[in-house]
Amino acid sequence: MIKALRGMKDILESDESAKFQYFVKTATAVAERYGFEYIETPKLEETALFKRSVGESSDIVGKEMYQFIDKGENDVCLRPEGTAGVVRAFVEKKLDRIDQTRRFFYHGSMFRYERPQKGRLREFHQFGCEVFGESNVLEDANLIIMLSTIFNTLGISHQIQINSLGCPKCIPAYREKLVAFLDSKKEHLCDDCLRRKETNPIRALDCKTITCAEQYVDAPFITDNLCDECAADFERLKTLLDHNNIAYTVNKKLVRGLDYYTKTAFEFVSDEIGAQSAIAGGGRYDRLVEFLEGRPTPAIGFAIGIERIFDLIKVPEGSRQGIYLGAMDEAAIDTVFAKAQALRRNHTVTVDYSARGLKGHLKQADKAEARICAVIGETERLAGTIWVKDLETKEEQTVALDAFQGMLA
RNA sequence: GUGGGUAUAGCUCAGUCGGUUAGAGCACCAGUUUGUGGCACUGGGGGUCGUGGGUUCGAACCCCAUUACCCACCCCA
Repeated sequence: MIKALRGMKDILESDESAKFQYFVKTATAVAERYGFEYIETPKLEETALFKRSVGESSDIVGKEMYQFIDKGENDVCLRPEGTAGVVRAFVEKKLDRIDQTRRFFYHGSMFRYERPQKGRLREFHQFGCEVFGESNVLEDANLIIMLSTIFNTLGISHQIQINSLGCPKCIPAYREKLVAFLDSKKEHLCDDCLRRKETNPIRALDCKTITCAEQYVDAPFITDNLCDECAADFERLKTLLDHNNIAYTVNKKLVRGLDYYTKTAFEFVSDEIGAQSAIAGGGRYDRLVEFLEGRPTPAIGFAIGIERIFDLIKVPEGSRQGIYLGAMDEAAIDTVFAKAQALRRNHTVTVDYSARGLKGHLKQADKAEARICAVIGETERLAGTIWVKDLETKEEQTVALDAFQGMLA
């Protein structure tokens, strides 16, 4: 038997596909109310796009990409995240030359070649939003509030963590300061932290090794080393969230995994879903558009990991709906089939193609969760009528076939 | 890439000390009711015990290998 590849999942049955659609529908509705427009970008992109945006130093680019040479000898890979492609599209369409704020949302597959575990797959799905051309920190607050609204609408409890990662004016100096600090402690640090010192030093501060954590109590934090503008924006963001009743905590150790983030960084976490607790993450990336050869354009975005919240989604109970049509003898099947096509102009209709007893049809209709079970037996066929039963109210009646559609309205 | 766990019916799982025909619940099908669903009762179908080798008179059970899945680390949504 051929099975799905490791880390790839089918979404069907057990309400899984219903959950997926319910989530996308809900998130889309909220995003549209905030003025976001749908964007669809390719799942396959030139490898260079991700090397330049996500960053060579990240694990994602370093070892998790589905990368290959295609038949035209292009170096390509399946997208490991969504932002890079949207930015590429934004620049390619030359939207960076128009002085206008643009807001996009998307959802779709992302691919990372990782060892699967709870909440982590090789093909997973994200719902993401990206805003271009707005540097005002009000937009940072706006996005966090919108994201919170999406989760609240879905009834998903969450905690919000925020941090500021600084900008090109303050990050280099802070980074030097931190590396110097780590160097001074290097005899006491674990191998992972020594590696992080080189690749992404801020991440070391979040090390779970007790001996490392002890070393970091008096470590310099980015939040205390921001330039005036970044510090002011961060203060304003906190005030805005307070004024809009958004509960959050400042996590000075919060780093985003991708190199392109600047200033505001945030993460939504859940304590109900296992070790991979981040259900959404995002932040500002004011430099990325110019990294990808666009005109300098401030930008901010986030992505929700759909599989991460799958267990938390509760689809509202649906009631019986739709019509089930069946025939009790072969002679009536064609009539039923044709009737179904007509009814489908404004009804959901399923047709059973085999002749069976009334009981059989009722059972089928019940399993299909149809509201109406309508059957043509010999009596009805000869009389030009159809027997109709409402499976919820249990009312039944026999009507002229021609009058059937009218009585449904 | 590293570590741990698991693998028996469509699903969730029992299976004793290695011993005869491998079980249960749910699901499915049929009957109780020859034109009335859900509920109930009765009956039924369904298994390469992940795969390959080994030990043994005898293996679902013990040993080795292998694959897959799960969980965790790393990292990330």
